Amino acid sequence: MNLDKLKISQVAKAANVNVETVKYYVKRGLLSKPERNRAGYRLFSKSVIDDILLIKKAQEIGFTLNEIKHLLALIKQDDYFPTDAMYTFAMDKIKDINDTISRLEQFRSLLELAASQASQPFPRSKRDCPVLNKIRKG
Amino acid sequence: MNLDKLKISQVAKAANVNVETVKYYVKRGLLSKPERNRAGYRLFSKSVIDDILLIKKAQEIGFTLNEIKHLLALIKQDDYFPTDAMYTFAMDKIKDINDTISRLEQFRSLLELAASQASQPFPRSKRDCPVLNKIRKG
DNA sequence: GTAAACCCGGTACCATAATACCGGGTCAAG
DNA sequence: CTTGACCCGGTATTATGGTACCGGGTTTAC
Repeated sequence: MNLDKLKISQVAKAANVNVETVKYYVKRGLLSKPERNRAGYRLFSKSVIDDILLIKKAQEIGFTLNEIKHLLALIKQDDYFPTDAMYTFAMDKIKDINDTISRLEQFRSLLELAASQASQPFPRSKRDCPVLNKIRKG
Repeated sequence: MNLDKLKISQVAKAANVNVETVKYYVKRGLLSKPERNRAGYRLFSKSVIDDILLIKKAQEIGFTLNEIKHLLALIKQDDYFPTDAMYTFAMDKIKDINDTISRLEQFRSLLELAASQASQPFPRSKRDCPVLNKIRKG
């Protein structure tokens, strides 16, 4: 009886999330409402698996579910008509990503300093700790 | 009556956070418990301002309050004795940061592609959208 | 034909990171 | 000596992103 459609647990398993999470994404509007069979069971098309994987990927890099909803909405227009909205959205997000990368690189260099200090034999006063001083000044 | 000590609202204002947030950070153990005057008012030393700014900075780049608590605890030992714990912590965090940067760069290139597509005059089918295909494959 | 495994919608709960609100105490200015 | 700005601790509420549990219906396998 599988006309190329998946029940919720099959989707969940394939995308490595909980059944509840799939329900939740539908409720939040990230995934569109699935068909139902006679018994009321949700029947998803296979593509939702990729959608969920995309959600997870985007989440990892700091997008909120609302942003991802926006992203998916743009992506899933029936035809791919690149719009100003798409361009603006992409540009905004690129800027955000660049800012985040800068902050991460900055912090990483502080941690690298900390790590290199950690291999020095002589303890020193906090006041002389270059890591601390740099962190404090940003 | 200001013996170099700040009341909570002065701290909050200087660090650009709410009074409640300062209380909250103390409760969470990120900031140490301040002295009290006769009336029970909290009296903070000026250095908490920098501590709060550090918290905010670390938060921006994705550290949780618990991680920041850990970080601050290491930083604020009475003397700066770099320990294995410090080294391990720093190394772990550097690895996390590198992973995050990679993911961000990956996603950024997808967005760049999206943006460049958005400047093309001819609409095309979703199936031909390189952005979509790349996002989907990760 | 019945038991296990699945599905339903709904509600409740969890952690994180705050923010809001409360009645009541304190303090400094006029 | 009162008014307003501040402070106290405590509780409640918010938003986000889920997870857990519920009674009851369905489907599958033996």
